[in-house]
Amino acid sequence: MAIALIDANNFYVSCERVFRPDLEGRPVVVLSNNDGCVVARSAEVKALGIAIGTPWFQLQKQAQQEGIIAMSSNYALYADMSNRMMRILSTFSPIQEVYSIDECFLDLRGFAPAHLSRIGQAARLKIRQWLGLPVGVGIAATKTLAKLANHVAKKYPEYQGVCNWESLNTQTRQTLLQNLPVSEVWGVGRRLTEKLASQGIQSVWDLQQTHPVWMRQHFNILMARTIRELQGESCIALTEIAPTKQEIQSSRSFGRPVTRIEDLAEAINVYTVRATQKLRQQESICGAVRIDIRTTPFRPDKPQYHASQTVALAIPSQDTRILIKAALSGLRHIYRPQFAYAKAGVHLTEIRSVHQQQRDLFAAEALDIRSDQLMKTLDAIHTRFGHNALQPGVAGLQGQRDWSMKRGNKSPSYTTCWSDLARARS
DNA sequence: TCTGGGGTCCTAGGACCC
DNA sequence: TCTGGGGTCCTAGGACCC
Repeated sequence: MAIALIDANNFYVSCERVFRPDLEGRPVVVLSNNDGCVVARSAEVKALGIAIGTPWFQLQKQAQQEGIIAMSSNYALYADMSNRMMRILSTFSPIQEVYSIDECFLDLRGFAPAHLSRIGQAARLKIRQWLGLPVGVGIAATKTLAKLANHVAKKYPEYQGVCNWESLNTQTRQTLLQNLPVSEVWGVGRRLTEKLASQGIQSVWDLQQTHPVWMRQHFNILMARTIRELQGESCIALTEIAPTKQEIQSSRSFGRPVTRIEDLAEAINVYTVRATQKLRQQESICGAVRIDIRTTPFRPDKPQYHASQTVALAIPSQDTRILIKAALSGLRHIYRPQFAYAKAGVHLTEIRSVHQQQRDLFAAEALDIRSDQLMKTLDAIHTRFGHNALQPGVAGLQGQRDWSMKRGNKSPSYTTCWSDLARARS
């Protein structure tokens, strides 16, 4: 068994640099929606000790002193670069699992062990040459070890971006594991790190030496699985076909606090439109919609309110109009006028395949067909003219939505929009 | 003044049933 | 004196991932 994990270094920052070579070697961050907090950092920024998730406004002064360049996130660009990267990597193995926007697993079973590192180097070089993105490669017998090897490949320059765990000798492995904190392990987050520390488990080595059955009792089944994976026993299979989502959400923080129900209704509309598009894309229907609204948790001195409401549908549906109606009834139920809302969201749940749809005994079949056709037309228009091309009347006009998010420094959509196409500089 | 968004899985506890 | 046991289903909350 040999699994490779390939992922891009500082993916969002690297995407920006492909089209802005002048950003190379300079400290660059990419910000979340609303230019809220740091979601990607260049190596130069990491070296300054700036943590992921730091609110941008707290960094302004330091940014000025250090010359940090901040970009708003440009998801159209990152998604397109991701697709290109995945397509290139898919040529290295018949079995690929796209795990996130910037990383995938490849099944390298069947390749001679002696060739694995070279395959890793070839993949790395190709992504660099064809796309301009730097990537790291980890190869091992299990996914968890491949993730760890990938980390090693990036951390230690002598590996030149590729670490084949299986080719390392016992002593090297032990030294590496002893030097890696347990928090580097896939599946071990902040809370588990604390709990493990209280048991005297600090390094990955410490964790690997524990007994999975004992740990199953004191933690949970996921922990036992992680330990087995660290010990070289593959427990997490590669999933080639992305399973359909069991929950779909669309939520956003507002560009400014919102108090009027009309504005909230506009936002709920827009989010429901987005969520139902995703729902139809995976050929699903949903049985319930939940909406939630909240004030900012970062101002405890102000009145706080957080409420959510689930509205069950009489018949599972994928019709935007039906879902909007349900969502708005939920909103009216939980809305309180005295608060300043910072965020709203729409969640679709009880999702199942459209092919398992239960028909309404009393509804005319013709109505269903018309709904299907309307939704297909809507999706076609959105594909062609962008997802804001058509909105239900209640969603308000885009230019007038003053609650929309802020994106002060977004790069052009170089690869997905004709008018933004990158031009050669003269 | 200003703090992201979208997912998955597991567990505990309550309701309910026989 | 002594008040069962086991199963299923659902939901909320927590932990994790990128």
